[in-house]
Parts: sequence; structure tokens; C-alpha cells
Amino acid sequence: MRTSLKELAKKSGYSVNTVSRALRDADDVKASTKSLIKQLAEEMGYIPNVVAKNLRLGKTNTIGVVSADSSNPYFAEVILAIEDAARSHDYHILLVNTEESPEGEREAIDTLIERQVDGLLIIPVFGEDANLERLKNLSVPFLLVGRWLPGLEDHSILTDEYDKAKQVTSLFLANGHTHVLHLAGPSFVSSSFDRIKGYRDAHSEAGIPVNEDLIVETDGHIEDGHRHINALIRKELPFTALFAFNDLVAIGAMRALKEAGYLIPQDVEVVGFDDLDLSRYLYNSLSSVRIPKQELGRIAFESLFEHMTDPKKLYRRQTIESRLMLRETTTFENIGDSQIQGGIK
Amino acid sequence: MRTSLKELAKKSGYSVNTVSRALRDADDVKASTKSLIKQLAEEMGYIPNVVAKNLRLGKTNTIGVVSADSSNPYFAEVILAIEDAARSHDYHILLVNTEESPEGEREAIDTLIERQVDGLLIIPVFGEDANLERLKNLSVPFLLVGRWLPGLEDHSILTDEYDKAKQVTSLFLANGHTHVLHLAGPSFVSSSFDRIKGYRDAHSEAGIPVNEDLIVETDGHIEDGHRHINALIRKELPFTALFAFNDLVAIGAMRALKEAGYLIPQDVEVVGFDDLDLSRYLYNSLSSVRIPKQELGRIAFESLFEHMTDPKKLYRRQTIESRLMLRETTTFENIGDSQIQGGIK
DNA sequence: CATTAAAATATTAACGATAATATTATGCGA
DNA sequence: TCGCATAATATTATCGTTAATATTTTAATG
Repeated sequence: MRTSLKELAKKSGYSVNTVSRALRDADDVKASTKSLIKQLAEEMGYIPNVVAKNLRLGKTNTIGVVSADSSNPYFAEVILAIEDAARSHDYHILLVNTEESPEGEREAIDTLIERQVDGLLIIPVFGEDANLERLKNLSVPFLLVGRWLPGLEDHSILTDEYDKAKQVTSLFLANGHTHVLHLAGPSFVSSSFDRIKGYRDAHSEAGIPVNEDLIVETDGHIEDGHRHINALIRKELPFTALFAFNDLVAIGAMRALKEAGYLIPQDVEVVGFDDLDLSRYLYNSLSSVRIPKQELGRIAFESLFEHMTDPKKLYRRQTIESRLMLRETTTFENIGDSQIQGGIK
Repeated sequence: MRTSLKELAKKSGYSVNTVSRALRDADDVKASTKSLIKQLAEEMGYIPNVVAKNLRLGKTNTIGVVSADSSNPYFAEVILAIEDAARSHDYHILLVNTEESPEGEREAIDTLIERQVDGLLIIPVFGEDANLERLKNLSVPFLLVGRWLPGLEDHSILTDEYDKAKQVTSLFLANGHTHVLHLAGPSFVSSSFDRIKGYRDAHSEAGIPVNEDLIVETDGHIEDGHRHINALIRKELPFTALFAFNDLVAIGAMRALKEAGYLIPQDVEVVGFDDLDLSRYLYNSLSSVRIPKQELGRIAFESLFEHMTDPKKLYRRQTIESRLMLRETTTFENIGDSQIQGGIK
């Protein structure tokens, strides 16, 4: 049986409370008593029961992380950064995946709240209004990581994806591409929405009408990028530039292009999004918008931490800057950006 | 303030116990009482306090997952599968990263035990004997995922990596490669150890002496693969085949080879390990040993679940079969393996 | 040496649930 | 209508902590 404070008390002759205070180094316990009790605890292999402590204190030092899909390398990195930051603040994370379903998200949030997490970091999907209401009435602090939800924009930590999507598209258009394909992300995700908006606005600014056939929705996975490009080639849809929702889609797409005999960047120029660690090591190192994933994760936890510490703190939308990294899948230079490094960019 | 059973009791006129039993559908509570109480709970927005429940029941429905580095796509997939399986059994996971340090591993295990997890899944590193002892005396069931520790082999769920490493190396040797480079993993990881052993034994079986210069230790990350190949090329170390510790290292290595002007597979044939989702979508689709990551994760949880359900159940080492996937970074066929599919292999 | 403040420890209550046991209410048969 | 089994509910104890309060011991002071 596990040894508890009670047993330490019995064995030592002190009361449970004194034992508890001794182990916590309370200053109203005699030094000699402390060392005696600590030694006994050591000998008896005492392990504190944090569940009991949590119940008593009404605080669990645990946050819930509601992730869409933790195996996606983008989220995986963000989550790692969250966990790192949490650990350094003596917090733990309960990780739940929703598989991008509002239903899963609801369940995840509910069970995490039941488990008395002190806060929540959520990578949300657009869902029913009921979910929104539920969030608004949540009894613990929460932040939305890298995505937003209508009416809850203040809870978001975002990147400047609209701007960057527009910039990428504008660069393509400025460099003579009239048929820029956008392999967009799923419609129930805010980043998808923002990036499509950037794509559209770049066109209207350039005075070029958007060809709706050139906006194709994918599920954001590599296979889907591959599949869609195959289909588009079969349909003989012409395009000379590809702006992908993320690097995974870009990789799948580039593979399909290669299989069909197209050269990158000569026949098709490609830009991805997220800038995964491996993207710059690809055969054609991939031009991509670098989202500072670690920073995003760290700031997410740290902001949440502030809200947990001070529940009255007001929520305000935060934006982290990303940066377009131009590499071998594009031929042009970024106007106004001279930060080109040698070697592996 | 959150509503508790006590408040439901006061409001309804029933005792706390009856309320508790009603909500749990105990059969010694009148049907009308149940529905009355349930409705009240609904109205008052009652949310059960699982921490209190856990304390009372001495069970948390939580397992600890001690991961080396959850941002590594290989682990990320395994962990996702663990979480999936856990969720379907009404379990949650507390995820802690160790950054491959024995120290971090010790701390992780300690804090998870204090948090009363019902079991542990650990991706361990070789460390001090003290850590081993600590594991052996653990009060909860635990399994080692994809790795082993000396003396705890029975707790492991492994893949046949020794066999596959030997197979890969033998294939290289049989196809005339006399200089097979092995970019090995870190020495404190069992898989590294096993794969090196396979590499060596393949040589001795073929009667070819091992050139120690051709076994190079990496940290298993993409950058390190790139860095080491650069260094080796500078040193003019000749090799015509590369067996990488994992796909990440292979990707980094291939990029370095390309930068130096080598062609794959004409100048250097490459085989990786793990078979990441994206590996078959690379420009040169990567030949790799496919570890069934989802299966590994699922079986890890399910075995642990059995041990948690029946603590007397004996531990026995489990092995999952992996499979060599030959793609475009190699030119030969796998002797005795005819499962070649069309399209993207 | 008595008095009293301060130091050290003990006692009691509480967190919110569940389990074991005790009590009360209900219905049925004779 | 009584007795008694059974159904329904209540009471008490408990999980392992920590906080608030109470008590005892020790040390300091005159």
C-alpha cells in the first residue's frame, strides 16, 4: 500500500498536519522536526498524492490541449512548444484530438472541464453556434491557437496569414503568372478562410479576375495534394503557379507534378505555408511562409498562464509575424525583403 | 461557484448520496426521482468533479505518456494512435517530453506517478541504473514503446528492426555495394543499437569486414543527416549506398548529396527507416522500412489497458512486424518480396 | 518563579465525490 | 390490520491532502 501523510504521522508521532507542513517547508515547523520527517518520508518512499492536493486546492496545474490532429507536423511542433512551456511552469498537459470535428471538440472540452483543468488551449474548427456559446460560458481561461472563431477573436493567437497569403499571390501575379492555383485547406478552418481571402484580394488589387476553378479545397493532408493535382492535370486545367494551403499539400502536389513530367520551378512555381522543418531540405527546397511554431506554442501557454494567474485580465487578440521564405520552388525575389542567407535557406 | 452534488441535494431535498446514485443511474433510485434530479442537474449546469471522483475511487483513467520528442513525426504518429485508443476507452493522456534525457525521463515518471496515473507508456533512453531500478519498482503498469531497456525487455513493444536493418544491409551488399554508409541514431537509444547490430551482422554474414568509418552517429534529426553527409563528402569518404537511421536523417542526407551533385539512386542508393507518411511523396520517393506506427500506438495502449485491468497479468515482450518498402531511392528488388504495388508505393 | 508572548504542534473542517451501512417508506400476504 | 420483505432514501465514513483554528510547549521577561 502507498504511504500517506497519515502513516508518516503515525510512524513519526507527529500529527498529519505537521507532517504536511514539514514536507512543504513551512516556517512554523522546527528544523529538527522537518529533517526527521523528511528522512522518514524518504525511507518509507512517500509519494505525495497530487489528486488529493488538487481537490483540496481547487487547482490542478493542468491545462487541456484540444488539438485537431497532433500527428500533423505543424501541430506537433506547436504542441511540443506548449508542453515545454507548461513543464517549465510546473504544468502538465492533457492532450485530446478532435480529428477536426465539432462533435469531438465539444466532447474534448467537456471532459477536460470535468477534469478540472485550469485552462484550455484549443485549435478549433468552425462548428455549431452551440459550441460557441459553450466556449463563451467556459469557467476557465482559454485561448484559440492559430485559429479564430467568430465572436471570439479576442481569444485568439494568430499569425498574419491573410497578409502573407496576399503577398504570395501578389508576387506570383506580379511575376507574370495569370493562372495561380490555390490548393486551399478545409472550409471549416479559419486559416483556410483567411488564406483564400488573401488570394482573392491580391487578385482584385492586381485587377485580375479570380478564376473559381483555380481555388480547390483539400483536407490539408499530403495525399490530398497529390490526388487533386492528378485530377487537375487530367482535366487539363492550366496553371503555372501553385499556392498551397500548407507544406504537406505542397509536397503531395509537387510529387504529382513530377510524376506528370512537370518541372519545378520551370513549369510550375510553388509556395507552401507553415514552413515545416523539413521543407528546406526537400529536393526542391520549398518556398513557404514560415510560421514561428515554437513561438506560437510558447506564447499560447504563457498568455494562458497570465489569464490563469489573473482571471480578470482582458482578452485581446494577438498576432505573431510570419515570414515568407523564398527558396528553390520559386524563381523570383521578394520585393523589399533582402534577408537572403547563404547555404540552406 | 460551481454546483456540486451538495447543492443539487439541498435544492432537490434529497441527500447527496441519492443525488450521486441518481446521476449514475443506480437501480435503487426511483425512476421519477432520477429524472427529477437529472433535470435539476441539467438546469443548474452541474458538472461532475472528476478529481474528487478520482480521489475517492483511487483511479484516474489517465495514463502518462513519456515521449522523447513528440514533434518528431514518427513519435507524433505513435502518440496520436495512443491517444485515439485511450480516448475510445475513456482514458486521457498526460504527455511529457524528455528531450531524450535520462534526467528528464526520471522527472517525468516521478511527477506522473504523483499525479496518480493508472499506467505509463514510455519511450525510454538508456540511462543510469537508478532509472532502471525506479522503473522496476513502479507501482503502476508500464510499457516501453518501440524501445527496450536492459532487464526490462518483457515490458517492450518492439518492431523487428534488427532483422530489417540486416535485410537492408544484406540487400545492399548483395547488389555489389562494398561501401555502405550507415548514418546511425544516437547511442543512448535501443533502436540505434539494434540497427547497427543488424548492419554489422549483415557484413559478417556476407564475409565483408565492417569499415568503422562508415558507421556515423547522428542525433536522428534532419539537420544532422545533412551536416554529416556534408562533412563526409568534404573528407572524401567513398560510399555508394546509404542506410539511414530514420527517414528524417535520410532526407537531410539526400539533400546534402544533391547539393554536392550526386544523383540518387545512380550514385548513391538510399534506404531510410520508419517510413513516414510523406516519404513516398518525396521527389525521389524514399525506400524505407515501414514501421506500423498506428498499430504500435494502438497495441501499446491496449496492452497497457490489459495490465491495468489485470495487474497480475504477466509481461511479455511483443514484436510487431515491419516491412521494407522499396521505392525510387533504390534500384534493386527485394528478394522474396513480390508485393509491389502500382502508383505511389 | 509566575506571566506571557512566541514557537511548535494538534485538532477540526473542508475539498466533492462514492461506498458501506442504517433508516424509513411502501406494498403485499395472511 | 399487522408483520415483514423490499424498495427508497439517508447517514456516516472515507479517499489524502491543506487551511483555519485551537492547544500545548518553550523561551523570555520582570
